[in-house]
Amino acid sequence: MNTHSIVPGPTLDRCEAECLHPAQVRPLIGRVIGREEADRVASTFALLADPTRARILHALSLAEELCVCDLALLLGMSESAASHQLRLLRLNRTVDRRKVGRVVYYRLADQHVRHMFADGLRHAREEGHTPASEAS
Amino acid sequence: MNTHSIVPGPTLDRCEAECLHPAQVRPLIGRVIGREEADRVASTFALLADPTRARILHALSLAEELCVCDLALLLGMSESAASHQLRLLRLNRTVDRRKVGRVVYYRLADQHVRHMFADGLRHAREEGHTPASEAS
DNA sequence: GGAACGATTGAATGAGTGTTCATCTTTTCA
DNA sequence: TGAAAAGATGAACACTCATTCAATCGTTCC
Repeated sequence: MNTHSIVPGPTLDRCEAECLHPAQVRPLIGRVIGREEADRVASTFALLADPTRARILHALSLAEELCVCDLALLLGMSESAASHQLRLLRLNRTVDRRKVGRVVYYRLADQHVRHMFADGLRHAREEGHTPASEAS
Repeated sequence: MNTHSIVPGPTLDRCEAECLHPAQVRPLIGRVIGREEADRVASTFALLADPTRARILHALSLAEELCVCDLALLLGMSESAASHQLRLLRLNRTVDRRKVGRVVYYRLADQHVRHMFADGLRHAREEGHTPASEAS
């Protein structure tokens, strides 16, 4: 079967009929995460997959609490851009905010994300990480 | 200082002059990850921030080794789309491939990514995860 | 040799998104 | 009361990127 087709979902029948290795694939049917769960996982990682948000989260993991003004100055970005990203992080319950007068202080709300970010940073630092050039 | 400005990099002078809380910000200058490193971290997470790649990586973490044909059937996607994503993962040294005749077998190459993916999956499963609705 | 097949690749399309600019809200202070 | 500041927000723009479609490469089998 070449290139593209209708691409229906996997069934045991289709597996037996079309798989190159039915014995390998059969036990996997129904065990691989579905599209909805994959969307949630991807959204989780997408929060960390932007350089600006990564720097914001790193700064907040170092400082415990920062206002938008100081955060923007520290990262060398506009307050507008910072506010937009902080809003996104806030809607995903990754940061919390505390208003004092006209100043708004942000802090990390999610220890899970803190942990995941630390993992990603360690990973990025360990490898030589040369995204280009062939391997095989 | 309102909204947007030239947004130069942070310096001790600018911190003292313009920060709302210089004492908070001063010790952070130079400690927050820079733009290049943030790019690398973001790229690392971006690999996992796509539902299709997430499902591919999950399938490979369950199966140890799969050919493109079976993988596409198992995930209900076209072989072309699978091949495109596998190429991206390969260039980032996340998967390895092994050619046998005209069949190409892919497997996870990076235990780090396997670990990070497991974390993200756990995170996405634990929380109620309602990305919408206000908090504050 | 030629047909069938697994896999790859390039161009094109469409959706998603990060930043900028302008505007607006809220609070503070003179 | 009015101006200035901190922050938020919406529209617009540019850019990235995942998928599709079509074509191609390399291998196997008749």
